[in-house]
Amino acid sequence: MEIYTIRDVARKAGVAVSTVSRVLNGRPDVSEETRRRVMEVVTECGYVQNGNARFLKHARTDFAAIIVRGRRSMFLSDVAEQMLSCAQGMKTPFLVKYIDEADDEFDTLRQLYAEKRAGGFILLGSRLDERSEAIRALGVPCVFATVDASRSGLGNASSVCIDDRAATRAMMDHLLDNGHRRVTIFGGNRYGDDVFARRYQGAMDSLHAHGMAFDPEESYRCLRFSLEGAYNEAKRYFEGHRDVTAVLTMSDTMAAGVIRALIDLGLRVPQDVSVTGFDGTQMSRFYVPSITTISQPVEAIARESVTLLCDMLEGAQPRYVTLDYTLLEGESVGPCPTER
Amino acid sequence: MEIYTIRDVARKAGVAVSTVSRVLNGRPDVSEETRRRVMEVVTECGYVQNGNARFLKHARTDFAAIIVRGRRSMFLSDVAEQMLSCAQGMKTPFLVKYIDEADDEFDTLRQLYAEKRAGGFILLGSRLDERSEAIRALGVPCVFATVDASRSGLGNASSVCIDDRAATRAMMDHLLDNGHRRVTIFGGNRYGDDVFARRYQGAMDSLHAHGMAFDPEESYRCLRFSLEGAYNEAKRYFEGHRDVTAVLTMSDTMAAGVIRALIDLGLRVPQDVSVTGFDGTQMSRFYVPSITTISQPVEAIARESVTLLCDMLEGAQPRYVTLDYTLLEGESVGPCPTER
DNA sequence: TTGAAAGCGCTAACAA
DNA sequence: TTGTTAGCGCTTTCAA
Repeated sequence: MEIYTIRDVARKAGVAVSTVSRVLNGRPDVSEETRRRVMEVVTECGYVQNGNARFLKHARTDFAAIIVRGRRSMFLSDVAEQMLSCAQGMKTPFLVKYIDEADDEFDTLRQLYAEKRAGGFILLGSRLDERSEAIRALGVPCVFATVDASRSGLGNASSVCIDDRAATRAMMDHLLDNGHRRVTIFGGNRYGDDVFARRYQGAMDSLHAHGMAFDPEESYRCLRFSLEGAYNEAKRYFEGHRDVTAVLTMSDTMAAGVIRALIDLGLRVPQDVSVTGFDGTQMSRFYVPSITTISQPVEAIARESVTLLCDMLEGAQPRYVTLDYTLLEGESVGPCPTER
Repeated sequence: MEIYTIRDVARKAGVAVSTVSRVLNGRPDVSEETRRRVMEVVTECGYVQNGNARFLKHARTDFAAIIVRGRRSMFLSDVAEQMLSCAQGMKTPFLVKYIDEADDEFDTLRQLYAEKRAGGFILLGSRLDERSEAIRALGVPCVFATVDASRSGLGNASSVCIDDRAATRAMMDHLLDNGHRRVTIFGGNRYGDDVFARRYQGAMDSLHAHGMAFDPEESYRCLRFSLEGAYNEAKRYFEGHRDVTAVLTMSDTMAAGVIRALIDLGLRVPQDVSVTGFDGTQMSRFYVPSITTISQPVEAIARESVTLLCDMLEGAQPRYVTLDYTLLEGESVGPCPTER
């Protein structure tokens, strides 16, 4: 099959290239007759515009990119997918870039900005730390999804998220209400200002409100967001901590890994140990036992993020949106066993 | 932050743009001194080439695209990821395009071919039917991964896969060896020439070899590749078929959905019903019960596919590679219960 | 070893 | 309403 250029189409239709360009871009200043003739040739040849040439001209501010950090996260890819379908209706084209959890999303952003001239970004699964300053330097509109950027001081960054701290507090309350007193937390970084730190804070809020002490150095495990990571860590941990009766984790994936580890150690969930997740992924509903989790409003997060970015591309000031979460009860939490 | 062009770099380094281009593309005909000076300016400015301009020149045959059909498939995204890391070492740049299971991968291919001038394709999770003829018309080198294209008659398509038919036969043998006689199959399309049809054939091979009849219209369910799909179908099915003691499914995801449905119906896995998966995803190892499955050699599939495509881009004839699989035993299969 | 200059396919002034 | 033409940033001959 031949590849046709706009010139070929112009020649075949007996018009100038600019006319073809106008037709293809839906400009109003073309006669119906000419438009019809051009479109006829276009469909006949199966002509498609060369995107490289197009965007070379356009240069920046033309399209937006969604950067998803955490290829393996069911939750994040669900949100990204939803964003894409919200973006269908907008005039700004969106593209998604999946990167590894170990990669630096700000490098990726800079790269996309320079290489593809993306005019705006949605960051999914990103963190806020000294490296996010890169965004300030670039001055390009960004939306942090699932992270709160209201205290970042970045002039060009909006955010959409749930109140991670309150949600985790509610989850810890739930465990304590079930009588658990020896609880451990499986999550990520507990310093700084990312979701994990906030969730950690929320758990602390609950524990302190219940007058309970918690030795972070002792009981808090740092884990990657992988089934294996959580599994291995949990297995090692529980070999030495048989008195713990509940585990609060910071993702459904981690919860699954922890549950599997407990079962392999001969412990029952939730009869011996209760486990909670976070995110409300599909998997949390289908796991055995189903996982008590915080359900994040995927569709709303996606819609808000896209809208916010599009508004900013048209000059709006950054905004910080907080959405509602739901504590979804599953089979993985039960009352504290009186003895083991 | 400024965006620099190659001209800016050239000016700052006191050389011509062509020299900068040569340095950036690692050409040998540049003096060490000049190369160093240019690279200094490049790092200093944080200069990145404009991809659009680059590929505008290059036109086709320059880079390759991986089209993954089935966004939600853990297995396919694992393979795609592996392909990407194999491709790191090659001189051909690769890009990945994820599309929905409902989308047409050949439309996507045509689009990428025309719009981005991709010079070769790897198709993951694709089918072989009348629409794959589009590939013949385009004449662009393609590799089908996880599907056997040896009988497609396409002159420009290689393939890398396991023997799906033999694998499924082995799996069915495994169930029958465990004494099961009332088995049902949960999978996709059983006609045509795609993986599901082949797996279906393999199951039939086993049943026939054991002298067992199987009424396809009665017992075979068509399902989407989603947890919910499998769950709903299994729930409906088992409400009317309490005598079935084993389910052979065509993906780990489906197996999980089926298991959850059985448990919700008050049946135990594997004591009452045995269930098998396919693919050997990470999840199959961490599910409760862990899932007996066919483990596909992800890394080898990825490596072979990339190599094959690169060879074809240099003019090699298509080849058809079959790799080894492993039957991975889990907890989801047990002996046939004598009574229920 | 380096530089000057001609496009790649498209868009968008500007002219007609 | 349409056509002519000058670039967008880069690669790549061809000359020097």
